Amino acid sequence: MNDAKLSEASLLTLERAAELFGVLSTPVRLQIIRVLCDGEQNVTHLLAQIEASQPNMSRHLQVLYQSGVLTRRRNGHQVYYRLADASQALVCRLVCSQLGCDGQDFEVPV
Amino acid sequence: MNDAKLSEASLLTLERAAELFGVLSTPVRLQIIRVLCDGEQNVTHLLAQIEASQPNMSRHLQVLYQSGVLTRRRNGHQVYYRLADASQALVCRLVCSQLGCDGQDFEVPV
DNA sequence: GTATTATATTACTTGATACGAATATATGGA
DNA sequence: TCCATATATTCGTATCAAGTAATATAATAC
Repeated sequence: MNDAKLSEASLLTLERAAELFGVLSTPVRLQIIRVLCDGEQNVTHLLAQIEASQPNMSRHLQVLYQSGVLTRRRNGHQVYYRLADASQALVCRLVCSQLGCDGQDFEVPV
Repeated sequence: MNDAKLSEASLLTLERAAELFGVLSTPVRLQIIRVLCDGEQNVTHLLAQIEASQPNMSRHLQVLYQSGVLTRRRNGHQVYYRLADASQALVCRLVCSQLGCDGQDFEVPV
């Protein structure tokens, strides 16, 4: 029987994966990702679409930004957020389809 | 501009997705899933391969079982756990490949 | 400069959870 | 029945994260 433990490198990968899953583990952040699948949006627009207070939204955006899921740019007063790449949306879509979701969510237009 | 909020059904799906992501958000549980990709194992075997105390392992297994990720069966003294289906492993593999993992982890034999 | 709008940060509270230690339960054997 | 093994549960603690309220910062217009 193979009782060898995981290598350091693989363990590190799992830790990073666990961290990413943690980032994706709140409904508000999944909603943010879903909205941003349609393209970049500023914070005000996100607040109009998602039930969250402004400070709370800002905090969630920080988490998503710092974990590399989102990028951002400032344009005058507004800050626009967008998906760093389509991979996280892919993960979300995969999970939602497994959960019997209608498939409309997390579609990233080409 | 479309400021319609998410439907009740979609929100529920996102909540369940967030819950699942939460289940996948600890390294120990990802290790368990990785080991079980090779087939069902009893708790002793999991303890031999994964750095965790026995009560802690038991607790993680409970979380995975109650969330539907794992099933289990008792055989004498031992309890054997296995992946309920390959979908969670698929999600893990997808994330790990995005993180530059070597691709060996989370491979479910056919 | 001041005012206004948009976003971020801080301080605080609260709820969830991971962990260790100790204990309990369940199964099978002598 | 008593014992040993395998697994589960309970309890206490410490940490962490999400939320709110209040405040701060940044950018632009006047």
